[in-house]
Amino acid sequence: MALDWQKIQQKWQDRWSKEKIFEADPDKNRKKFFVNAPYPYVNSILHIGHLYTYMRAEALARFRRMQGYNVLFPQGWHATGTPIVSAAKRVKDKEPKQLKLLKDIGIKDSELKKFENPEYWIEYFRPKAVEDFKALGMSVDWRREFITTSLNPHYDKFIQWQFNKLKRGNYVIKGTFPVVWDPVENCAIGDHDRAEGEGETPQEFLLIKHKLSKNSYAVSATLRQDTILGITNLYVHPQIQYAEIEINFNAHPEHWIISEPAARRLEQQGHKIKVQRKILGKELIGQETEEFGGRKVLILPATFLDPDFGTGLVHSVPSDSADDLIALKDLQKDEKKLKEFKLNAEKVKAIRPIAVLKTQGYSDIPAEDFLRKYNVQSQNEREKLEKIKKELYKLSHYSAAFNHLYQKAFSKNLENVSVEKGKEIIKKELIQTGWAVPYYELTGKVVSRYLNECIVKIVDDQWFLAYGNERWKKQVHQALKQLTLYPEKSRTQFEYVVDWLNNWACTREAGLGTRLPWDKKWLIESLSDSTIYMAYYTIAHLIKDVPLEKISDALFDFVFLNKKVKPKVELSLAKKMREEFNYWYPVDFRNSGKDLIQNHLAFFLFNHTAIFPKKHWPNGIGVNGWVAVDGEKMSKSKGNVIPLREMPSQFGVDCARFTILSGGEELDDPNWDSSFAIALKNKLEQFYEFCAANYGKGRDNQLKIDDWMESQLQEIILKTTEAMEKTLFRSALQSAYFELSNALKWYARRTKGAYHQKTINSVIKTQLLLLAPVTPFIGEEVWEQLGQPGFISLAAWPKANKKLIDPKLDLAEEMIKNTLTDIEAVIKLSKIEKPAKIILIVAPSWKFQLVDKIISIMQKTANQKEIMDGLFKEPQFKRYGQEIAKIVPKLLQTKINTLNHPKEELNYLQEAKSFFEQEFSCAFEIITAEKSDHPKAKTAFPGKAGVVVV
RNA sequence: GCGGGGGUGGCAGAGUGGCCAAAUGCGCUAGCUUGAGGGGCUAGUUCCUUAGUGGAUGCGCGAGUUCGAAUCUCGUCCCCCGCACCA
Repeated sequence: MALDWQKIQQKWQDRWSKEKIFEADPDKNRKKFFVNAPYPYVNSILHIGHLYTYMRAEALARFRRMQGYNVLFPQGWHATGTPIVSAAKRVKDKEPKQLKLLKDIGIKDSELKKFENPEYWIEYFRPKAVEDFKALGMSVDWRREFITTSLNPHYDKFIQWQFNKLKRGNYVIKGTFPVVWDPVENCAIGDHDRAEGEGETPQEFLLIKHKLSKNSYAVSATLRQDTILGITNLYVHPQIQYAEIEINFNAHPEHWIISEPAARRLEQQGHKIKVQRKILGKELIGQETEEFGGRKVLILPATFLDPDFGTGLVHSVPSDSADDLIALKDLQKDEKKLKEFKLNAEKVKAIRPIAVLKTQGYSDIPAEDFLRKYNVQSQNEREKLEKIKKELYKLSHYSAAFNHLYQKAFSKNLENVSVEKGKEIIKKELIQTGWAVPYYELTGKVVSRYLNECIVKIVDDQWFLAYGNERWKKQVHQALKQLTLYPEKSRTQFEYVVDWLNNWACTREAGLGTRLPWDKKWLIESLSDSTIYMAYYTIAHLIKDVPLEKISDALFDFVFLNKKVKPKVELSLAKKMREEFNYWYPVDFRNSGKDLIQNHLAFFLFNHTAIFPKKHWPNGIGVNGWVAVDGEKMSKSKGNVIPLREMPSQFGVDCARFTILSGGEELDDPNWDSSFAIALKNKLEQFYEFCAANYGKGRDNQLKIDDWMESQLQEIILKTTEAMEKTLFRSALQSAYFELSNALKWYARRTKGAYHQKTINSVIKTQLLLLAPVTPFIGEEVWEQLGQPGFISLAAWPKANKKLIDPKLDLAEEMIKNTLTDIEAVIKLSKIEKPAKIILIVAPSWKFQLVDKIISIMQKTANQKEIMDGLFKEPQFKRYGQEIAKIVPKLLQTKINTLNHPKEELNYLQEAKSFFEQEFSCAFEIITAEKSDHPKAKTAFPGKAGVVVV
């Protein structure tokens, strides 16, 4: 009889919700446990990737609940940011790709128009997500559900309170920031708004000034300010139009010569400039400039320059740039060119590279080494030169140090300091002394989805969360120290991220969200409005009905910070909120994907330390990998993204929950295995039938095999519980389901289905309970059928009775299994098809003593020779030298279990006699070797009876 | 490039110095089950050889430490996550 899963799923969902068993209220008499996972962004329906993260929270929530904790597991939804807004715009523009995306998830043509409104997306997808969560049996307290952004004014107020707090603590600061910008649409362009150039970012260059005359400079752009003392000359393109511009620095106008596109970019990056005149590159050639440090160098011609890159003008460092070196060599050889540009040939030919860096394993002029290594003959061998450029950059950056020229050039002596460290110092000083100006360029071409080419724009009134603040970092390290990570091995990454994080631009101009309370033009960015909202869950159901005008910062101060202020709401309600918060906080387990360590989870810690006192800092964070489907990475293009809606009908909820959790553990990417899910369905149905057929039935007399089953059961309880505690759900399922099922299978075979009633009841109940956090539906259904009171969801987690664990019973069963295979082998060997009688001969007692002795020595050493020596110290064994030489290697190689005494071994075999008789349908006799004169008696070995077939 | 996590059989994954040809599950093969097409049970599933025993190879690749390495060290290749305003 197949199970009607749909019916069972619906039935228990309804009962849970009717009885409100997952609605959690403060209860001073019980320990609390607060579980949650980041709210998903509601721009589409939920899929299998979400399932894993939420299932980890859900399984732990149910486990803790069964352990007697008062568990709070709330869920909210995220709408902050731009994706929904831009997707809605795309619907309005009738973009085919976007329309298809919506149609693919079952939205009818007639409904499409509604999706032109961003709010409709939320209206539509939020209830869908709730439905899915409920269908999948998530034990969520739905009274506390909410959505973010100004669409939820109550939450809006909360976020504003948070930012006011941060501002007052100086955690929010103002600054400038480079963004990728669409100059036509006048807006920032994130990755999802690009037609071309995903992943390209603004890169910081330094503009280096080369003095032509008082107040007039030729300007180059560089990433390698470390080699500034090695400049030997400048290059300009003779045919390029350059511009002389006037640029203002704090009312000090300067004249710069740069390419025209570069001039435009400077303007976009917030500099005030005026173009004075245009100059052809040719006109500059032959002039001299004064460099940082006072040297004078020549301006020379080169044709490899690109006006669109940098300033269209470069300085040359032939010691550490192969391009520069080969260009110089080419020119020095080119008499025609020297003449054409009326250059002083002697002076040009006298230019030599200036060594500046000491590079491990290379000469003073590494560029020379590389030209030789790759056998570069001219500057036209672009491929080789590009390769050298990359290699050399890496080499200098990580394994070079500055030479003696850097002793006094800067305020610090940089001689022998590594380039990696010195580069920053040099940058700072060049900027301070006015020799350099920071400048941004995109790492590659970016085209917005409005088909405009993007630029770098410097936003100058951007608000930042000061994650770069050392004091703040220190606090977070402290918070990190006092929390548990699941798994602990993610700790290094957390520690690293906290140090690495820098100030985070936390506001933006477009999208959905909460307005910055003191600067209403800005919206709070999506990652920044989601850092301490777990606190909001504790009061979400209470604050929902409070009139907006009564909600003030004072209320939140009162509730969350215990401040002695007077909130506008009734005191009793405010106190109730405060009680909720103080009861549930801190967060005990927050679970999320490993990709969020670097931002969300780190922000979560940062903000908690900024807002709340230490006692409310998080207790635990869980991290997990990314779901793959049937061995393949999940992606829209592969079409292997399974929506959660399909789970209940296609696989059954319990199977889906089980399958996803057994897909993997820790930071590995879990694998969703569809064939596993399908196979599991049958197994669970079989389990269901087994329970119904066997519970409450069976014999009363207790046998050794029953003890064995009990012993196994207790061990499995211990193992499962331990794994659950560590959120190792895969391991937990492995022992609670597969290991226990296999033990049960053996038990069934050994007893021929005649179970001991007490034992089988205990096995069935325990397995149901151990699996209940993962398979609650079948759990409830069987629980009810067995006549158990209440919900299994609220039943007590099994406790192992350690007294029932007896390792000897394991050994005994091991022996029975060995004997079974031996008998089969011997029957096959003997060619007797239907044996009349089988004799089992238990080894003589001296062999037991011998094996005992060997095992005791093996505990101290695994060395064969030492074991032998140890044995021969005792004369009683010495006479068995030959035997021992055979046994020891066997014991070392194969696991031979023994019981302590031949009498015990005999007893176990005696008790299994009827089992053997039934297995082989023939008579059995079991005797000790001492009483037998059969030649096989000699081969009998502890743990392995001699077998004779008649 | 940087930081973190990984690379084990047809597949998913256990195993972190000897009991390892390697748990468990999936898949596959055979036998049984008087029962119909995703059912159950039992056995097998690297190669060579045998009636069982046995032998060889083997845990990304290369080297090393050790009596002994999937496990420790070094080098090297590959995969996943993140590297920022994007949820």
